[in-house]
Amino acid sequence: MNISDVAEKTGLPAKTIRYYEEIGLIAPHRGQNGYRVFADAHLHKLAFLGRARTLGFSIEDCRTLLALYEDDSRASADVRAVAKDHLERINEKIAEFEEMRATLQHLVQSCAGDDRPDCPILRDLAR
Amino acid sequence: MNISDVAEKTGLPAKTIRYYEEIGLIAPHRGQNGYRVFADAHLHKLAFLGRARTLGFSIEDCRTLLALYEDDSRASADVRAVAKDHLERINEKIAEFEEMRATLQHLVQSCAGDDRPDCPILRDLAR
DNA sequence: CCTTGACCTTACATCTACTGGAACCTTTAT
DNA sequence: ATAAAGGTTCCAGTAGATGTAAGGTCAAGG
Repeated sequence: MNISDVAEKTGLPAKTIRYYEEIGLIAPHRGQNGYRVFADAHLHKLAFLGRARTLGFSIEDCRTLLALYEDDSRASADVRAVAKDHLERINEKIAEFEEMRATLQHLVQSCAGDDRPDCPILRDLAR
Repeated sequence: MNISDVAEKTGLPAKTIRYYEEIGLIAPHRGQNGYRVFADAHLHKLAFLGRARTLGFSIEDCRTLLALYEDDSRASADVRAVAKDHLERINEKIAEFEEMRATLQHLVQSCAGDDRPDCPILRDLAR
């Protein structure tokens, strides 16, 4: 399978697939023309990576998860720990964003949004 | 005022203040020794920037907001538009993160987290 | 006067996770 | 034979800083 087939099947851009090879997440073979040749195993890995990235895992987390995925004698506790840490970071981010949202909503609401210069948003920023 | 005083007063790292100068957000004077010399106006601008960044505005948004802040004949509608756009982006991000959170919470809950290899998290990623 | 340490300067590298583009090679279809 | 469609590598750029190295400056103490 060539890269564009893999791109289509996994939903990942070819560029991203090349990048994942560059950073050592996958290691497709090469044909004698120099083209990458992908087997089903690579396809599965890439789908795995795509899904993990969708869930917001960092590339380093993905690397760890992939290693655990391939290790038949893994402990599910290790996987769970990675996911739990990540979940916590997500929760922190949501909390941050919600604070921003609350403030911004308030400010946007209180601003007349007309052609006059007076603006509660700028007043808040300059406070 | 030297940069470390400003850093302390604004809560911004000195490095960040230099960076903001580099990208043209502020333009402190220089003493004959080459040191940056900050006036109160710079301090206010930096505080403004710090606050705007805390609310998640991009640097480019900050540039726009700062320009509006300094423009006495601004229309509050312009400020409001920037804030509203940003609010919308925040809402989108929260939605994304909440989707991740829901999935991750479910997966973390359903994983035993023991020393056995069986793991619903990996099964989901590999699905 | 000299040294020490704190503070300042610039310049360059690094980080995350790609993405865009140029220059060039290979395959496939006409 | 040629042109389009695919593949390749390599380099640069994105956002928003942050780390580090090499060096200039300043105030205090001996």
